[in-house]
Amino acid sequence: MKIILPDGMIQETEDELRAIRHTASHVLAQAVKRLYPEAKLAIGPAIDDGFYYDFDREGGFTAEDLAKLEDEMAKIVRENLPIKPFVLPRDEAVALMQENGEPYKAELIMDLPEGETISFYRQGDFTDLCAGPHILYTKGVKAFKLTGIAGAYWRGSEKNKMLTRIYGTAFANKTDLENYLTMLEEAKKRDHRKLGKELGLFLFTEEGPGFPFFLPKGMTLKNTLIDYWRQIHQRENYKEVSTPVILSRKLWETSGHWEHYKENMYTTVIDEEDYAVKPMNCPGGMLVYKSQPHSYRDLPLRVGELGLVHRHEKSGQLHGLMRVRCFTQDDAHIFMREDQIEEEIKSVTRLIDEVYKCFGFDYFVELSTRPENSMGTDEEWELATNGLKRALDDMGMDYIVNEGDGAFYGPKIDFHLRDSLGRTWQCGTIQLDFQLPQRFELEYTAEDGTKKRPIMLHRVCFGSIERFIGILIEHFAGKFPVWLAPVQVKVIPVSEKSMDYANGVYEKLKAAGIRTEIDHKDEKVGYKIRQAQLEKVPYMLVLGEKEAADGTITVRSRDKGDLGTTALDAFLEDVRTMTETKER
RNA sequence: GCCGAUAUGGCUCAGUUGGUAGAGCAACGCAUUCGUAAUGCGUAGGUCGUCGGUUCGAGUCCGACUAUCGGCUCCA
Repeated sequence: MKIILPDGMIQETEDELRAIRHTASHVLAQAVKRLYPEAKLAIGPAIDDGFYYDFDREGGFTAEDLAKLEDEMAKIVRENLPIKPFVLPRDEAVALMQENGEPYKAELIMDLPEGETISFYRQGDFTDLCAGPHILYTKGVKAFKLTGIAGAYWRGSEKNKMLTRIYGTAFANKTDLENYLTMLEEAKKRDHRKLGKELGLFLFTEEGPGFPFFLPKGMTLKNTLIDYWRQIHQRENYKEVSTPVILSRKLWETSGHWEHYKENMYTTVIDEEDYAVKPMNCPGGMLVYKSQPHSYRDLPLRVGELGLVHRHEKSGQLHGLMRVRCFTQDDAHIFMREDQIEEEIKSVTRLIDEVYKCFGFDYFVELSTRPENSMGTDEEWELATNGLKRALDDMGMDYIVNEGDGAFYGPKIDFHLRDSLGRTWQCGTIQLDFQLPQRFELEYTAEDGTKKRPIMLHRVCFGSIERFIGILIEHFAGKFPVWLAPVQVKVIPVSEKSMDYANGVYEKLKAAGIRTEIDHKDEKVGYKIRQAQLEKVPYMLVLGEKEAADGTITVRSRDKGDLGTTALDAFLEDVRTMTETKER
């Protein structure tokens, strides 16, 4: 398909989707201006799965408005307007937008450097400030749909006015659009909040917004993850500690949280002294380190903690298990010498990679550098940032650099995972911290007998166990691999006649450490199998008179159906192997 | 927190223009003893998120609040 650049050049491109969507956003804006001329235009880019356009209009838009707008857009597409770019000097561009009654556009142009020429695209009665590119005719917007309305701050700042954003999507043809909409429907079925309820994993109540309840099956999942976590951390020579959930205000003043993080902390008064519920585990970890002297020989010292933290997240940002007000961080603080930074970062990165690979996750990595208003010296930042960078480069990792997005106390590497709808969530993170060792005056005795300050890094693999479970549920669509499944095997007696035999098998499975349930209900086999399938139990053992007579079992797999009859011991061995190898 | 939407038995949903709530599944009981995704019949269960208002009368209209959903902003 052909696209047209701001200078009027026409190019052939394979990757026309962005241009189609960008044009679709202009078609939307044109439709809005035709139906609701009083609406002011803000911005309207193409995004990963479609496009949006922000408008300022009293009262916003309703669902009915969207239907009307779709009709008007279809009309504009049928009119097949040619799309023409043109450029103006900056001042004339501002004048044009003011004349058109578009204050937001004028503001955007005024922020561009003086002397620059400004490009516009025109289609019929509609002109928009735009850097392009676009397709050549509105008819190219063959398959589109408006998908939603949302509020969005002008220029993304909550200090500014909230505008109304209309989301839509567009594709090169109707089939692609339909496939996309079907995919969205499918993704909704994997939503961890829906599956969490259906599978009896966790619960939210009005009495505790953002505070998850783990039900027995969810707890099994959580404990299984924790067992795995302990196993690999012991192997990597981590020590585990546990620090209190409530600690004195004095500690939070030392750490800086009382000053910088207070609005997110839950506080309380004990014996007329201020206390806070910990939003992070680090200060407690500092006290552990300080509780005894350290030698350079002890470093690197890796101290892990499955710490339950509470943060007062604002009501509008809670999201199932992904964003909660109380969660368990699989935290660790590593104290080390300067010359150990790189190797430690590598080993943590390898560990996180191992964990994500174990579940079959794709992830992407972000390196965030020094923000404004940060603490520490240039030398410290350079040392730390280079350490992170070199570690990633040495390992051949792909990553994007997020300039100025580090924490105020140090640069960081973040690991992001995707949910079923492609939204990304930060999970693992490695953060270097210069502040806390200074604030808490940490030290170790060096080889020459002098006292030195250790470098510290914070790191998490899962990030938050709650969030990680949310991602896991969506990733597997609730069909957990055997080693993770809350119930690994469901025993299904064919009738009451085989109940004794089935009970015997059930007891043997339990004794072998396999998570098992037995369905005693007075129902037919088909019914019980349906239930077990809906519960997504990996294996069902159908036991009737035949099996009782031969002392065998008949196995049905959740994914592969009837696997035939075999010996119980062989099956036990298979399950044990699958659990050990964490087979997916 | 901000913009918009939603809120009916354990779950999923019906409920026309306001006249004191329906279904399926689940639960329970009875019958059935059954071979790979739902056996039949019956019983019980809600005052319609909360509070307030309009009205002779509200699940149905209005307001506030709470929670949830989609975004924004922020974050593990």
